[in-house]
Parts: sequence; C-alpha cells; structure tokens
Amino acid sequence: MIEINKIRIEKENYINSLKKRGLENIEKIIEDIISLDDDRKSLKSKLDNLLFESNKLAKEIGNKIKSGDKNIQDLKIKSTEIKDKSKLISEGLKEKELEIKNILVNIPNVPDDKVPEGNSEENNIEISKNEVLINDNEQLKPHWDLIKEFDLIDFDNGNKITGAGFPIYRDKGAKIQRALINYFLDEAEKKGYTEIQPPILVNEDSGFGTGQLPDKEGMMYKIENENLFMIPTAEVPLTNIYRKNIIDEEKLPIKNVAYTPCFRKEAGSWGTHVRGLNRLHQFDKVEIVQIESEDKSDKALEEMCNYVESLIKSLEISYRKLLLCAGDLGFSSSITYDFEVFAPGQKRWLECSSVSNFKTYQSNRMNLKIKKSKDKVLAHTLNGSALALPRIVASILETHQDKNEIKIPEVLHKYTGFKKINL
RNA sequence: AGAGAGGUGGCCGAGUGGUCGAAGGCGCGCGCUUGGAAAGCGUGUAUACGGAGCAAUUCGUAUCGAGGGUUCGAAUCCCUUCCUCUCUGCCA
Repeated sequence: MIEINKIRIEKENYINSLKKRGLENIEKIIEDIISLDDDRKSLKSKLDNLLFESNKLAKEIGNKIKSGDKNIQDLKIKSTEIKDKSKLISEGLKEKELEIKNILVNIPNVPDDKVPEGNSEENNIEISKNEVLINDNEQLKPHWDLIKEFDLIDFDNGNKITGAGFPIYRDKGAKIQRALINYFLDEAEKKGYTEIQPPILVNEDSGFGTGQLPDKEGMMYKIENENLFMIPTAEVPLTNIYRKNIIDEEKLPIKNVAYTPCFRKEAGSWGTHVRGLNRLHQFDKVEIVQIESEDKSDKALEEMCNYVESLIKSLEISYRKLLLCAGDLGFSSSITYDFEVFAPGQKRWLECSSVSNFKTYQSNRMNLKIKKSKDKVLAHTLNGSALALPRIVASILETHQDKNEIKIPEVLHKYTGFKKINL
C-alpha cells in the first residue's frame, strides 16, 4: 500500500511514476485521495474535541458523586448529547477511512526510476544472457517427451488422483526434485539465509500483508469454511512472520529461506506453452526473503540477483536476466528482475525466478517497522525465487539430453547419487 | 470435539465501574556515585491518528487478545469471536 503522507509530499513524482504502469486516471485518483484524507483529518479533529468534552464531563460527574453532590442530572444530559453527536461523526470517520483504504489498496506500487516504460513483456530489458553449448540441435525433444521416455513424471495418474497440473514425480524424477531442494537450501545457508519451515496455509491477514488479497484472491486455493488459503509462494508466510513488528536496526538484515510447495489456480490459458512442467497448480520452490532498511535495499536486491544468477549458472543451463518494464511489473513490486532459463527442446525461455524489491509497499500493509535510534520507519521487504523447480527441471532435461541418457549437472551429483539418467 | 481456567506495557504481575496508559518488580536507556566495576540513588522507558511548533517538544483522542453493547464514565459488567493452558476424547 502506498503511503498517503508521501503522496502529499511527492505528488507529481507519484503521478508520473504510476503513469508508467498505464494508469491514465491516476492524477484524479491521487487528487481524490488527498481530498478524502483532508475530510478525514477534519472529522478526526471534530471527533477528538467532542470526546475531550465528554471525558471532561465524565470526570466532573465522578468528582461530584465522590463529594456527595447529587446535582448531576444536567451534566448527564449534556454528556449524552455530546455522545450522540460524536457517534454520528465517528461513523462518518469510519466510512471515510474505509473509502480511503479501498482506493489505496487498489493502487499498485510505484515503479522504481530504473524501471523502463512499456506495457508488455516486449518492453522488458535484457540485462544479461549466458548461453551454454548444446549438442545436436536437430533432435532435441521437449521435456514432456523425455519425461515419458525416461519415466520421470506421471501426469496421467496425477490427473486421476487430483487433477490437471498436479504431477507425480517418480524414481529419478522424484530424486531430482529432492536433490534440487537440498542443493538450493544448502547454498542459501552458505549465503547467510536462515532456513525456515513455514505453514503452507495462511489466513486472510497474511494474504493482505503481502498483497495477494483482496484483489488477487483468484490465484489462491481457498479452504472452505476455514478462511485459510494455500500459499501461492513462501513469500507470504515468510514475510508475514514480521507483520506488526518493530525490528531493531542492529538486527538487520533479516535473511530467510524456505522450501515449500506452492499452489496456484492460474485460471486461464492453455496450449503448448503450458504443457508439461511449464505451468502447474502445485510446484516446489525455494524462496529467499530479506528485510532491510531503506538505504540498503538497493544493494540487497543486487546481491539477491547475483546469488540467483550464480545458482542458475551452476546448473549449466542457458539463462538470461531481464529487468521488467512497468507494464509487466507485479502489483506490489517496485522493481523486479526476472530470470529465464532456456528450454532448447521447445526453443522457449521459461521464467524460473523473480527477484523483487517491494520497498515499503508490503511493510505499510503489514505494519512492519525498523527502529533507528528514536525513529521508527517502514522497512523494505524483498524476495526472490531461488529457485522454482519445474522449469529448472524442464531446462535441465532438455539441455542435457543425449541419445540414450540425460546428464545431471555436476553440482547435483552428491545430492542425486547418480550422474545420469539412462533408458 | 467436550469440560474448566485464562488472555493486562519488552517480560513478570496488581487492578471487579470513576481522576488507570494503567501499581509493583525485572529488563533496558540516561544521570549521580566510584580509581574502575558492582551495588545504591535519581530519572526515563508502548503504538497509531489528529492539532501547535523549523525543531526539541507539547496538547488531544484511541488502544488492557479482537469486534460489538450497557453506562455520564469500562481493563473491570454483557454479547460475539480468536488464541493459550489443564483434564477428557480422537489422532500422525
């Protein structure tokens, strides 16, 4: 949620930046918010003054009763009158506050100055690219063929026991999953991240805190009658650990990592680009989350990106790093770098990591602050996938396929216990 | 899931209708004391919103799990809800 006090100070800046996202009517929205907030302030003052009077009267009555003075009827009537008035104003104030919040909650984060303009993925900027040599370009198969051939993943029975998008990993297919998870967790630990095992069901407040709720409710599976949601990413529980916290500056940075399954409804498209592992309802992901102070979050984002890049590189697959344009930027994010890996069997780039700085957008929603000597300021939150498994698996299989085998990247050998998958 | 007990400031804990944002203690900050430390003494120590001020600060309002109600007045009474503990049941 963008900060209303900052809107007042940096109005032009907010309007211009949000226009980058294609919000044409943002000027009017901002004006409306400020005027609503003015109304709110004036109601608040009125209400406070009335309550002040009312409190004074109550004390007066109390004193009179104590001293035996029974002449309090007039005061009581006066007090009741004030109360009736204050009730009206109080209701008006609540309405106003709700109105403001409803607008604020639906305004996306302000893009960082570095974020390029543009309204589709065409306008994303390629920052870097690293391509590995691939042998025998002619006969490269997509991973869904390899999976069948080498019997690694069983989509049909997953379909039977649950539904489309819920694969069953088997034998070496399952081992690769476990190897990747362990490898990613171990590497993160080496970089100073603390391993966390969070719940994979979260409540509404948590969904609101990281920005999935209220407007993106459709992406999450909801548990009927419990008001709980299955997490679409570990970002939600990991960040919400610190909801309503005030963290001492000396305790920063907070760096957490978690492996969780992730659940996404992803209603909508299908076709070859969502075949196989390209898009699933349940998938595994290792996520890193960092909490930083304002002055250090830029650097933290860079470090996280470097870490993610080094992970992908170690798997000996082709990848590229993109800076997302404003139109492609997630709702809550201020700046996001995407990492895509190449899947040579389908000749397609697949997104496997998104590293974002949310700045104060999430912390303002969840009331997460940092204590700097006397001042308390909103924290900056960041997160990134390190990494999402399915597309990494797809890329590994398609990149390292050979005639009758698939090679396993060297860094995984000690985790898989095998160096290749044979027919 | 059933029965009972309870949720108060960073922590412990008092407070059953009136001046309580809340005693007391611990912890922590600052000052005094000391050659230095401990002890001791003094003093301070929540959050949000609104007003005044360049600011330090100051005034007001709200907050004693959350939400609603009764009352001139609620931490205290009533209702709803969430959570914790104990016992019973069930269970990986």
